[in-house]
Amino acid sequence: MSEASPVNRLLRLLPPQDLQRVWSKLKRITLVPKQVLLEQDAKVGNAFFIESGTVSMLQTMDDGARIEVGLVGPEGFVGIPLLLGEETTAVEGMVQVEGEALQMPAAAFQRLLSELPAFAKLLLRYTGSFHVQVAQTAACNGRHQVEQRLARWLLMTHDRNPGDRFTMTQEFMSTLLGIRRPGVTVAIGALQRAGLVEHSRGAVTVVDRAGLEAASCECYQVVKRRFAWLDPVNAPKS
Amino acid sequence: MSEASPVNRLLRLLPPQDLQRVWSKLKRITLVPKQVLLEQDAKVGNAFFIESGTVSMLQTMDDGARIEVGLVGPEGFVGIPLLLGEETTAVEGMVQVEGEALQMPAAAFQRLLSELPAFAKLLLRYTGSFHVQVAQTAACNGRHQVEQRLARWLLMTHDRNPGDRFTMTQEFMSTLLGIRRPGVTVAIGALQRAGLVEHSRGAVTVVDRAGLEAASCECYQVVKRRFAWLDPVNAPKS
DNA sequence: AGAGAAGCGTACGAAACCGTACGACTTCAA
DNA sequence: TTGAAGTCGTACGGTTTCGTACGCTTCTCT
Repeated sequence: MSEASPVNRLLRLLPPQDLQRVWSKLKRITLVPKQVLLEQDAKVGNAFFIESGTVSMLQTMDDGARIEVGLVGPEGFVGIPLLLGEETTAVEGMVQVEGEALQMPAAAFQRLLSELPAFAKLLLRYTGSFHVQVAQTAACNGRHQVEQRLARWLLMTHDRNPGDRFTMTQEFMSTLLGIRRPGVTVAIGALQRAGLVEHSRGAVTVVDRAGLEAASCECYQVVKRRFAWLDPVNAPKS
Repeated sequence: MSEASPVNRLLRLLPPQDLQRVWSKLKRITLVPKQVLLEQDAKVGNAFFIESGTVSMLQTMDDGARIEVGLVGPEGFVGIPLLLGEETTAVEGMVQVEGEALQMPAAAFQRLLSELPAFAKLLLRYTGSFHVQVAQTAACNGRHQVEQRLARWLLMTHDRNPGDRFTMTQEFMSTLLGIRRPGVTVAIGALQRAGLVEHSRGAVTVVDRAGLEAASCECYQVVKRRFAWLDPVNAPKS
């Protein structure tokens, strides 16, 4: 890993000299589905800049129920608690779609934050956008229906991953959305009948992206706009 | 306002010399219920350190529906977007319970942030705790029932305000919880029958705080623990 | 090839919550 | 004093979602 050529949007937005310093502390790792990057109520040992794939930020309830409160892909990083000066995290970070990440130990991360103002500023801005995503999810969970929320979730995943087909069981999706598994069957069936997606055992394929956007709630667009400053200029998906 | 003697927890945790510098830029204002401190999608002109009363952070949907995603009282401040380097806010800040705040113009706020590391560090840590509150609300809205959520909300309000009686219509509470107004009537009626609260026209009174905690979901405790570092040592309520 | 596990489709009653409407009571201003 | 507006209790049918169960298909392992 001698040459600094990240895919991650945050790293790409760093001034070149800063990137070199950051790069020297990064180690490339593979992200395997269901792998836990951030363990709930545990010390945060590393920050992760996502290169490909996606990571779900989850809240776990006392009864063991889980629900996704945010989603991180190559536009962002996992490790906000480190940035904000918290030792432990209340939110779990679990790999949702396989990929790669660049990992940095907490100590190096915090040192670089204090030495490179542009680095800190960038990550803080991302934190602001992510915060909006979580807030919108709170509102969405309270007011919108399963089918809309599923459509939104598929779009968010589609934005962060190449291709249109995602390996993913209904059981897994139901956990992230905080609903019953048969609820996913019904909702995804409705989307398929409308010609927006296709699904088979253990996978979903986005067929009609524009239609999916129409079927989702406004929450998708609201959050997307908040992340627009991170978009590659010449790579609007779809 | 010559002597620096704030009630606000964040300001009280500042080193004395920093507090003096911060204090000189603060102006005391009155908070009137329904007053908007942060307008959605508008520039953030000021930061507000709450001295008394509470402010609700709200998300507004396209159909005009609103729902609360976070709550700020004398333990915190309003203006996280300024801290994170965002120009506009996606979340509205509206006064929920009357009180006072110390207001600081955005420019002064940002200058002090860069000049006083302890100030910035403190506010970042608060941001982390608040972020957990929003994430927990997202999970709570997705999985918990109205009665539990109402109990939780009453407890959060109780924590942040003196006394046990809060002037507040059911209509207003229904907006914050994102439910129908009659839904509040029913839920609050159940809590009253259980002897946990009493309510009359335009007001609710907390009667049995411990009982209310038992009736609320775990979300209350989870968030409270995250804010424990801000608590006055000798003032645990009830 | 066969057995077991995983994943999915479907069904059914129950519960939660919605949208809406209406009447009663209180408060407030004319 | 009287009307109007605000607030609350209650009711009703309808919708969404739940919890659960069952059976089918596909995959995996031996």
